[in-house]
Amino acid sequence: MDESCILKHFGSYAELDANAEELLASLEKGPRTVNSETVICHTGDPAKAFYTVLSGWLYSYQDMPDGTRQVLDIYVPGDVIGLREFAFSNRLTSVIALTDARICEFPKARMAEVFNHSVLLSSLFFAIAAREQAVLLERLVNLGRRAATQKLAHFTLEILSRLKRTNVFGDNRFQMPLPQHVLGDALGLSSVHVSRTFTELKEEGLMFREGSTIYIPDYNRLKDYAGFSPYYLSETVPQMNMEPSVEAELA
Amino acid sequence: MDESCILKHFGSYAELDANAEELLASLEKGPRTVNSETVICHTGDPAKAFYTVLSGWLYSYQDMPDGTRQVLDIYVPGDVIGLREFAFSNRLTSVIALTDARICEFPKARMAEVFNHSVLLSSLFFAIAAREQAVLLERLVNLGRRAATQKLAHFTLEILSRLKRTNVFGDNRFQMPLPQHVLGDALGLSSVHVSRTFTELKEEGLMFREGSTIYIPDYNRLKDYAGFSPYYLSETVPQMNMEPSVEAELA
DNA sequence: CGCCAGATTGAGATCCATCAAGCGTAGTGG
DNA sequence: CCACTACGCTTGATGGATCTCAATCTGGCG
Repeated sequence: MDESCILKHFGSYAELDANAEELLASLEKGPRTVNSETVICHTGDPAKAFYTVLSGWLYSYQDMPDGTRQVLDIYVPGDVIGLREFAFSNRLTSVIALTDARICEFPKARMAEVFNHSVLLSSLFFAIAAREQAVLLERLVNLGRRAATQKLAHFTLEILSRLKRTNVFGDNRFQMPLPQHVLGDALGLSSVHVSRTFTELKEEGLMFREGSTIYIPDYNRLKDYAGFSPYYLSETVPQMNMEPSVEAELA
Repeated sequence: MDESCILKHFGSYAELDANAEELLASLEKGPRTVNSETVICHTGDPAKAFYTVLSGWLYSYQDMPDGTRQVLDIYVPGDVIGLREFAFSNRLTSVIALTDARICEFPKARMAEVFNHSVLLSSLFFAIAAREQAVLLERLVNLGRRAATQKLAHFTLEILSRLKRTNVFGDNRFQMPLPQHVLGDALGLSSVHVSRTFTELKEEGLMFREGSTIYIPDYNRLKDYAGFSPYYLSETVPQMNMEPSVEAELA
């Protein structure tokens, strides 16, 4: 908690220079605390700012006319909320805090600074947007073409991989504070079926849950079962020529 | 076909300056023709380049271990293929031509030029990545929380909206050259059920299909039925301060 | 202690998958 | 010009996965 999560997160993609670090650090000024269950923003609200997550869990979702919802993203410390709304003047999704959390707001307009001052950070933001796309892609596969047990297993492994980006886990035991109705809304299942699916995974010895702690006795077995391949989470930023000399290349 | 599709596409987000137009035009040099059914790239291949689509339809997909597949993206003229692989050294998905198509390859490394030379284009590329995310989000909702008829209706309306970005349609009749097994793989349905779903929509008078041409008698009725709201496709790029003067703002 | 939200369990209904057969059309070769 | 084939679409019958409704259980908290 001492070191900035966003620095850790961005730093896990590429070596940061002083300029980039300073810019990034300035995006984490003035954190505010939000309580569990607080709605940070609603679909349709003006989208003037992004948020960085310092601590806690949040998620974004969309309400359906028939009262159901789809959970779209889970946010953990180090994540940036709302990058996709860069191109929109209003929120595409609602965001709610799952646990008590500390978040930091920075205005969209500051992206101009990023594009103007740091090619490295431009690349990094672009890379993070690309990574987010890869995650959505994998979730699309999950929703479209996997059975309930595999959906739940795959989702859990994805969360674990993302937590590992900023945390280290000695064993394959970790906290996943998502109630089952939220899991259901994320996986396109009813909360009832999420419960049944958990017991099925337990009976298969693949994955165990006690409250919000998850235990995975044999990581590789679960990985194979779920068809999980962490490649889509393990990208790096391509080495690009950042020198002014590239100006010459422009015909 | 005379004017460049990518210029039209990017121009539909924001006014392009001469610098940006020149850079963009240079991304459409040396088009090559690919035949229907040609696989452009495979999951796992080195991802060195993006592609712009000049004409024709393509789609990306991912094969599952059990032989099924998930279709992830449909590409139409003006689209950029592979932006999300900016942050990956290998392809996340395979891409195949649905019809004969003309595409143009440009190396990933040229993104450095974009970031170095045009804040406007940086924003635009970022905005397009954001738009792609919004599309994926909506598709997630589609797969997770809609019934088959709504899935198909929503998907069709999305395609229509995207075609409208570079084309104009007098009536609500257009070509959608996707065979039903591809639609099934896109919507998480079996091709058999896609067929049944088409006849159900026909019986409801919501949407008609003859071969690959789609006819929508009452656009608004179908829109309401599908829960389609085109906002997520109608974004613009935020007005950002592009002047060097923002340098002063950096604390 | 009582309450409440979340989790579990059971029974029945629904949606969609699978398998299998038949149909239409486009292409191919005799 | 006419088989013949191949492929995609349609239609029917059956089964399975998941939903819904409802009752019960559990654990935390006032």
